[in-house]
Amino acid sequence: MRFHSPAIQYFHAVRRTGSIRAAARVLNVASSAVSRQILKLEQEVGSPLFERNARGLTLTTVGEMLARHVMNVLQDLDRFRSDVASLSGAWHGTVSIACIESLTESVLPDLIASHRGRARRVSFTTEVKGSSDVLEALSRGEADIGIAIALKHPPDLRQVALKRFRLGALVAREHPLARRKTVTLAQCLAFPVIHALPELSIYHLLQPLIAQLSETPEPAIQANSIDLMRELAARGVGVAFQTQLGINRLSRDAQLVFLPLDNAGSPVWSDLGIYVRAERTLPAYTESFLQELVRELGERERRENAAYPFTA
Amino acid sequence: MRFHSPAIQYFHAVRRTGSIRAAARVLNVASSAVSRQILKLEQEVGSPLFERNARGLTLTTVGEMLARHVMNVLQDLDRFRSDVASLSGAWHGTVSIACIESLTESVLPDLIASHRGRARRVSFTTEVKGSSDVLEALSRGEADIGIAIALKHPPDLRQVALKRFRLGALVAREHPLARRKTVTLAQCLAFPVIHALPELSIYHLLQPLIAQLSETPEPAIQANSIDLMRELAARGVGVAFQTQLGINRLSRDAQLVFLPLDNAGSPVWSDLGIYVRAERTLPAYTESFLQELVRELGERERRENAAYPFTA
DNA sequence: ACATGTTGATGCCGTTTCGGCAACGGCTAT
DNA sequence: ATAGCCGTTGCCGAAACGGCATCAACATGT
Repeated sequence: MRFHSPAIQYFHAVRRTGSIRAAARVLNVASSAVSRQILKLEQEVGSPLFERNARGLTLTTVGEMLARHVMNVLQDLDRFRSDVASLSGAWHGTVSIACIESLTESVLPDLIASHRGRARRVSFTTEVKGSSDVLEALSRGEADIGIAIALKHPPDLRQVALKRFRLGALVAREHPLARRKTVTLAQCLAFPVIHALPELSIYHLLQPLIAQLSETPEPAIQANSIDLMRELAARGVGVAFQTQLGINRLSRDAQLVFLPLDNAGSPVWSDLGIYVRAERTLPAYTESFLQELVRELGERERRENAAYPFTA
Repeated sequence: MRFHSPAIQYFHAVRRTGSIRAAARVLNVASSAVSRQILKLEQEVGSPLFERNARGLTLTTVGEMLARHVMNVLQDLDRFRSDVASLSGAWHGTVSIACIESLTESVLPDLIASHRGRARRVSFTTEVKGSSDVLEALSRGEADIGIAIALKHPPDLRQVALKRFRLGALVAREHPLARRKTVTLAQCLAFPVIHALPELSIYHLLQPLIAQLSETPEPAIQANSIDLMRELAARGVGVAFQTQLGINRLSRDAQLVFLPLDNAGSPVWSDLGIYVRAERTLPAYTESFLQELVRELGERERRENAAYPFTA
């Protein structure tokens, strides 16, 4: 089922690999063939698509425009293929997800497992990245669904849903704060704190608030792994911060205590966005999973905000 | 700039013309070439795309799926082309509009004229149809922008905006009703009425209400042309019904009087929708006109509802 | 019933396009 | 300087494409 001009596919491969010869290797064709197709494309468009650097190729402005078109074409071709396949009852394909770390602990594995239980022929590819990298991967067509902290998203992405979760402090059961119902940031800062590094979005959520308090905090630990921070907190090393999403209630509830965070009398929210390339119609199996994802995250949002209501 | 496989273009032409030989004529190629490309496509998809009738070809289910994909590809190619062109300062292209008759009297000509004043290189194609035909033409990719009475629209269309206009009675200056500020349907039915035929959407708006009143109306005239109905009303033949959109205030206000219609104490609304194919990104010049259209219709909605406020 | 016109499909053949191989010049890093 | 990678180009065989003439199937008009 390859009814698109080879030029399209070659261009796509060159864009991804950043090199004609590398693209040729991926495509199992001679590099000369790829080179010629690119030259032909440039001639037809009437403008160079790549800048030839010594080390490879970089897209020009026109090249980026074509890349957008080619991505639309190839992604829609995927959808068409899946539509035809689902017509004959075969529901199979691969859902590609890019998301931030908070999801890996329970949300995503639960969802994927349950979805695979129902649709065994649907496979998954998941890649954990920072929030901005998630959006970038989505823009580049390297993922179908993206889950990230809701920043300003580029116009070529569509925010399917926006769920807000309450940020909280994570302490060990024996920690002095563990008996409280809620904590303030100031209370936490009186103890050793496990800070997120700037690569994590929690850093950008909390840093402004911490700066406001302008207290000299206890000597703290910094980390860039949600998982590591959680484990450190469980061992009583200090106070970590995250949403409850990252905590598996089954196993770790015994060791860890989650305390919703208050700051200046109001909760600290972490907004989670679900994103999709805007200029695209998803294959049926992807759309189906996406809806389950939105529903599940909505459910968790509801449950957690019910468990820790904000009393004004 | 033809970097898509000929099969795509041939398929598209065959779908539109409904015949291989007709498509070949349009494409300036031999019919055998078209026939072969279609056969090749069917072999690659693994399923027939057309049903061969004696009189031509009809799409199968799979064919319709491919048609959707091909339409997405070709429309996005258009957008890419216009993006590249606008990069070198040249803003040109054709905006294709399908709309119902009410717009032709002043809204559309005003807008097009003013737009052409600013962007001389943008041309327009407009086709007047019934509401459901407008949506159908849009679905088939025969128009870029559709304006129609807001019915239930198919999922492959996106409702860009929804504006409601008050339905009113149109009578000549000398008509006994002409001095009133508003009229009720019952009052109108006491006089000769110019009815819309079922092909016009006004029919479907008013018929249920008229049926409720269940009075035997005066012998009436029926017509399927908004324009004709308006002219008849101007000549005192009877009462016509339409939104004020269809009345050019400059020339005809002298002859015609517009009386907002009340029924059972509430206004009768005519909902106008602006539609676009959902799976599509519009070229810049089309998007620009679309936004002007939405703004202008919103402006008219505001003005008219201010001129004839509903007093509950 | 017959002739006529139209439909899509097919065999044949010249032309165009495509892809593989080898070689070239430009560049970088060692 | 050497080695390694890069993209491009000339040459040539293979594959794809398009045009022409022809065929069978069907609809239409007489």
